Amino acid sequence: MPRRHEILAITTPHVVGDEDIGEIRNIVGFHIRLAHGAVYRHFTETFAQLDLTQKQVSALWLVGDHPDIAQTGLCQRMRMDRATTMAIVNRLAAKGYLVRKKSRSDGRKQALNLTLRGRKALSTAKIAIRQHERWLKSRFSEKEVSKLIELLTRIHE
Amino acid sequence: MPRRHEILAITTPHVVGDEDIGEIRNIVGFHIRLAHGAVYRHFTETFAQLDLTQKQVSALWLVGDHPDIAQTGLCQRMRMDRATTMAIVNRLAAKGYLVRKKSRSDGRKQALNLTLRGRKALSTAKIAIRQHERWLKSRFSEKEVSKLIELLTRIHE
DNA sequence: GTAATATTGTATCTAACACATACAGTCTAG
DNA sequence: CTAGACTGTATGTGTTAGATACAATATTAC
Repeated sequence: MPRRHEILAITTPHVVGDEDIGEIRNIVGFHIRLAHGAVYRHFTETFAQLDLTQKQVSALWLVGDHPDIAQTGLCQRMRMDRATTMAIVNRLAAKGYLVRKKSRSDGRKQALNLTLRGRKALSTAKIAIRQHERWLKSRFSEKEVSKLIELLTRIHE
Repeated sequence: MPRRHEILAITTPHVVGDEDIGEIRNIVGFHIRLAHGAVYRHFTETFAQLDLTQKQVSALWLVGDHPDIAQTGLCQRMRMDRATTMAIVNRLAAKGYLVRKKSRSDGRKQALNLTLRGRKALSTAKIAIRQHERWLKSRFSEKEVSKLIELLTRIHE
């Protein structure tokens, strides 16, 4: 850690440094939180007029990619519990973006599918996502992007 | 899981792997969200008995590092707005972990400081944080940890 | 085949954020 | 001194995350 020297010098509590975060700077979890927050904020701006949240877009996208997916399928892919997933599916259904129909192969499951409106919303959302991603990736080289994804993947499996 | 076959057949027509997320896999933002979620969940487990959230620990920590810090100081460092910051400070104050006192240098500001209980809670929290960080860092080499922090920092500035 | 167990979706409830807005007290430029 | 900026506060909305309980359906054990 060659930068420890620098960190020590900068983070000394009694120094004037205005936005210094001190010791906490070395905590990976803290950086993930901050990065997530920054991405979240930019996302929200980008999607303000589309009236969609991150989770909603993710769910919409996954349903688009996987017709007849069950809610548990969304759970697993988005790493959420069933109750949370249902809340999101409910919102998307309320917007008229997707419909539930009973799965014929398994009576317990609901097969999710996009409506026409949902498909249109997804197309629009994907354009906005690409813009959002451009903003996000603009600070990295392609190699760094791959590296970042790889490292993050190791965290979420 | 013999059902895996069925799920595959139904929900992932052209791709192998039960939990495949399809096209969305290349979206950096999605990975940040998932990683953040995984970290959040592990954090919550680790801190269950301490009854502290990520934000609360971060705030506690920052106040510990920066005696007499104002709420706007926390805002800037944690990248939150004033209302959200106040909610968190309120919770910490309600727990008796910190106190507000009027700043003498600027009558608008509240100088935040830890109480004895707050200091104790912070010490305990730091131990838990170290454990949490060990879990998080266990999948990376030291070099990778630095790299990850560096990349994430570029996102949140 | 039936009984026990597991899975899936649903409904409620609580808590924590994030942000918007409005307001009052305080500081600072001009 | 006045106008505008800054700081904290209060209030309200929407989203997410999880806990728990329940009914319907599937699966497994016997």
